[in-house]
Amino acid sequence: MELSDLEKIRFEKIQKMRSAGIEPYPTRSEVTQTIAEAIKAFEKAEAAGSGEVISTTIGGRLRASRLMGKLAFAHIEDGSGRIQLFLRVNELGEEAMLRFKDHFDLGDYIQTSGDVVRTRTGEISLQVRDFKMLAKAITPLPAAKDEMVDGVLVRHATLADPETRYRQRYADLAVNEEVRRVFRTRAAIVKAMRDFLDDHDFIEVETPILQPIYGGAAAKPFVTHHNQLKQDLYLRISFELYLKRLTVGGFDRVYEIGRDFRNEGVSFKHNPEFTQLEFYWAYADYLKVMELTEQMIAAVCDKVLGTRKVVFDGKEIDFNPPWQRVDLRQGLIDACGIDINQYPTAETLSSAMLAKGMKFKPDGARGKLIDHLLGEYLEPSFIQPTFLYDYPRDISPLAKNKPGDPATVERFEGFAGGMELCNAFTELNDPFEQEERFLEMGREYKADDEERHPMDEDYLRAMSYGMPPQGGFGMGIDRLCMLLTDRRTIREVLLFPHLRERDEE
RNA sequence: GGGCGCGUAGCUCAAUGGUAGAGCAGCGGCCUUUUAAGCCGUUGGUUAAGGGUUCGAGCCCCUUCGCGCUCACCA
Repeated sequence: MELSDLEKIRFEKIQKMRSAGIEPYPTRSEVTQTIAEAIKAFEKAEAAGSGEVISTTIGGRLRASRLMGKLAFAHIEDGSGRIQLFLRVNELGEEAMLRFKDHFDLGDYIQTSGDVVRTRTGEISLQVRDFKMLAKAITPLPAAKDEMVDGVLVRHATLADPETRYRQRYADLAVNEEVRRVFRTRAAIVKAMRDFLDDHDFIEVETPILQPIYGGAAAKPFVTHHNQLKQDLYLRISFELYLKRLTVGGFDRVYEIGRDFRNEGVSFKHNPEFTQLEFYWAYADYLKVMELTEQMIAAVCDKVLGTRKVVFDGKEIDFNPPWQRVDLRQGLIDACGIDINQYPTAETLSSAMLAKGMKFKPDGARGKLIDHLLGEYLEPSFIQPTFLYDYPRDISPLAKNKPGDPATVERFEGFAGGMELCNAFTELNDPFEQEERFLEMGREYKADDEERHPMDEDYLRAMSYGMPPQGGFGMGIDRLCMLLTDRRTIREVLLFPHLRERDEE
């Protein structure tokens, strides 16, 4: 480990401590309470007016210190909060005061015992009787100074460079309280979603991440290899085909929350791996799924934020049901003047688009053109929660036809904040039709199009045993977290977002 | 992948082509209820890396690396 000048000074302190018989990384701590518990106990005793003395041993990271000779103030912080330490030489003795000054640096984990008191300025503090190093920090935290003033966090300079923040998330979290808050909120969102689905009699399952045939979405997969089996495997791009196999097995309501992997471009809303929720609900259809979606998001908002109105990117988004509903065909007519029903082939549609002067990549698949249109003309305008419904059949090989309309399937996507949030449909459960759809994909997509949905014989076999009619649903959890924590890039809601590898010598 | 921008001390940031600086952190000193960041002093640099132009480059040019924004891509 190469040490900087600042780190060498701290390393010398370690040697100084060891030669004084003090272990800088002791095996055990004697902490009995969190900081929040100690403060709460004190406030309770104070309110009761009993004069009860609250003695405690707490631990935490040293975040600020102001040494003033015979008197010192410091702040320590643990996962529950932060408290001021108050040290006086006539309480501790000269030797201990000197030890505190000589051994401790900002960032060190320490434990300290004493009575909780209020100082003359009214701040709840621990009057320190004893202290001990728990873990010496060698590298200084990338925050110059950080303290509580009148209950408000004052930051004089802190880690702000996004690259360092993402590459060294541990330092970012250690120093930036609001970053910790984002990830606590994220955890609460996932828990609220689980609670909602559990309460609605869904059971949570886990399906393979390593798959011999990928599917369930249109995306390029990552490929890996099993050495002993001499078999190439794909990292899943969705859970769909496995979850629907489970409905064949009789699990009428299943869901999975987990990681998907897509070998595509990264952007403010795309990471190579991302967290997805999918559920499948037998005897339901896409209309019922829309309603459940509205209820679920509202329930998550209630539980996590206490409000259904959130501010994202300066705009208020209201998640109160019902969401706005827009028919895809009509939406496109209104937004760009193209009626997709008048252009049944990729050729006719693309010439209509060219006639409008639109710029796009020509493609053999009509569905991809429509997808381009909705991404360009509809998605950015859906700030308020919106269901866009009734999609073209050829980009939805797993969705069931709309009765009486062979070119359209019962599918919707949910949008909010100008982003796609979820995707759902009435699931196709006719094995012959499903086989035909797979074959269609093979014909209409170019052979080298990696997003072409591959044929999955085992999935067809499962379906041939009888698959209940059902509604299915998938949602990007990361994007929901962006919306509910007002973060404009997915990297801010991923603990360790993917960054390009860097030579660090 | 294309375009634009950025990269200076541990952190946050300055510096017309002309001596690389400030605040905080660090180090030293003063100080028994501080909190305006207590007061005073002081150390610290391969200016992302490499090359070029120039008497002289943090600054201009080229290459590379990384990050950001944006376009393309993206169910």
